[in-house]
Amino acid sequence: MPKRRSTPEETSLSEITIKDVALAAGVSVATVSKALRGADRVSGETRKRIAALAARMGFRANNAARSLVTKRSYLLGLVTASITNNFSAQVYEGADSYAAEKGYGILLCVTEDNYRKERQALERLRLEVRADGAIAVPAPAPAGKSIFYEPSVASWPYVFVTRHFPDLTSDRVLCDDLKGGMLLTRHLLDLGHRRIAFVYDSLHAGCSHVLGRRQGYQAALAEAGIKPDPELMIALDVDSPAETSHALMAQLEAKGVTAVFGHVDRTAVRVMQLAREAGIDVPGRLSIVGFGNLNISELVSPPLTTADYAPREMGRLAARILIDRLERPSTARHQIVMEPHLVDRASTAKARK
Amino acid sequence: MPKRRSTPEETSLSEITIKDVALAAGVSVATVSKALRGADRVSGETRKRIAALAARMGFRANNAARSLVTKRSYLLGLVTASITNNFSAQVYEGADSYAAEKGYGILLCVTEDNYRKERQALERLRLEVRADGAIAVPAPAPAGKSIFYEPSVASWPYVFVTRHFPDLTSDRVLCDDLKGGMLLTRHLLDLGHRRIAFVYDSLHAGCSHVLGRRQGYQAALAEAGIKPDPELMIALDVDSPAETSHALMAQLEAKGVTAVFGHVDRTAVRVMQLAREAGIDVPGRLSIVGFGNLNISELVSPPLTTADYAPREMGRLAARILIDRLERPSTARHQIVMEPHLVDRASTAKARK
DNA sequence: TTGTATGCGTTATCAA
DNA sequence: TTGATAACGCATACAA
Repeated sequence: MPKRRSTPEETSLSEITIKDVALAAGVSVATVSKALRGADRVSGETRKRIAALAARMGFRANNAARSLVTKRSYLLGLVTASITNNFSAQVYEGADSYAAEKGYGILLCVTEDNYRKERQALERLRLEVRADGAIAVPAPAPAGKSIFYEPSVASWPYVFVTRHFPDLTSDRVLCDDLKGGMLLTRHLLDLGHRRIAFVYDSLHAGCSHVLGRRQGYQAALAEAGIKPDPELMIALDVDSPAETSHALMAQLEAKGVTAVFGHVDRTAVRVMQLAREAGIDVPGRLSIVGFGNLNISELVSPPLTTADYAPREMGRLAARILIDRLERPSTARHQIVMEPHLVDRASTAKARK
Repeated sequence: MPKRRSTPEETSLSEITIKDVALAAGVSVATVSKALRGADRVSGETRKRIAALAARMGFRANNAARSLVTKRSYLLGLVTASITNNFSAQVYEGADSYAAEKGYGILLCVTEDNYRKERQALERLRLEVRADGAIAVPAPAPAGKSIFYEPSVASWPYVFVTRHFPDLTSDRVLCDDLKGGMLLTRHLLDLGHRRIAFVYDSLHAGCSHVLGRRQGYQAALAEAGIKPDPELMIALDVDSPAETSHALMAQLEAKGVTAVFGHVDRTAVRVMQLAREAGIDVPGRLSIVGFGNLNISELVSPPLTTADYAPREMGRLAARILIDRLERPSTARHQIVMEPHLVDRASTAKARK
């Protein structure tokens, strides 16, 4: 490790500390500190003078030093499956846009939807980085295994996005999955479809968003006087080898399915690929809807009919809720539910018969 | 601001400091510090004892405190246009996978390819967050306007990914754009195409990756005895309104173009969309290749023929180079050039005539 | 091999 | 309204 006994000359590029500013301004460091962070009792006169001087000198408070005394790192975590997923990326950008305004940085942690990695990420965030809080799209976990149930984490500020654990009283920004599920299913029903399969990613089997969307699907079916057929609930491993394509399509054929509701866009797109491989025309013989309106949904062909719920906005809101709570703690629980709306594209068509 | 004069009882969840460990171990904090970071002179005996104890107590060194004395934040920046872009997302995941192993966190900063935002991001990273270094996909900037030319930044450790400024002697992880450009162009030539347009995103007009790929395109043409036609260099604004579709296609028709080389996948996909809107069959009447092999390239239909150059690996390498430099400074300049390889899919076909 | 003492740059307390 | 000063938690030079 180098000697680092910094000489004045070395102070060239922004090794400028509050002390330097104080010296230059002819006041104490305490005054500079107060002046710069607005709040406290300083004369408007000196405040302006110091602010100008600090700006001119290019002074920026050292976060580490400030953290040490403040007990705040001005860092937030974003814990999600994979940033490669367009949904998470949008949430990130939304959250970051707000956080940056407020002087917070966001540290991304990818979990691959693995609750063990999620645990590691949260421990690192809490104990090491000492992030002030986190935004999380929780990973699916066996009952009671999710780290969010642990008191140490539960007492730490975080907000769930899209997925959550209903029995946890934490802040959350959700999508109205029930309504979205109904919206899409009704759309299919209106087109004359009666045998509609609900296809979900097996990895997310127990997650709240799958449950909610399925509930919506069933509710819409019920409205139309159709009894949900358990045979039509199909788990699909999105990353499974292509060989299952014919199997799945044969299965759908056998069950008389004319439309598929994919619980997320990715799943719907996968079904679309499998259909193409099997030579089944979409939407001619099979209508498909997704959920999310991610970038891929308008790129595939035919473009996917889906539901949009503004992930970027959700990220922004999540950051706002989190930072609000950090800056003025309250016991009020925040819950925001986004209204999904139909994005009618070309992957759906009238059922023919 | 709360009182925070922490009482012993409050020490419940991991407000555990090095002092607590020292106390419990019956040694001094100095010894604990040394024991935990391995390096220094401590008996293997006590080292193990302390390590075990620390682990049991759930002690994690406070990053802020450590930073203050170390002058290192253990934070890295990743400065890129948008994380919503699958390329950047992959770079991030690669970089993070390595950084996390080494105990570094990565702070993402999105620039939207705007050099002013890039400047803000870098200043925040350097002066405020005091990140130890950064990985950057530099934004296009008017001559001399890029912040990377400023001495203050130039003397700070960073590594460029994919794009760079050739006259800057910084570390970089690049793709062999020249070779990639040749690879794809040759592929098109082999299929019998002679009028091949090079379509690039106008936003990136002057960027090194565009230049390199175009050079490769021209070199391959030259090999085949074809003189590059300036008429076939087409700038396209990817986010432009759809109305240009017929215009662009008419232009291609008029110029006798039978194949398009999109400088990135996104551009190629956009051309594909425009072709579809104009009722032009791909690859029947128009062959299209992209560059990057991003997730969208295999999702569109027809799936895109493109070149892969392992962005995730590039991110990982960039992090490694950066951290290496941080841990043992050297003057040797690191440059890694990834070899692109052809991913032959269905958006290209024999030229008919 | 271990312990003592000092300082990192900032905020916060309290006295002036 | 301002200034002196004591933390904050850790790493290191140096003494033991």
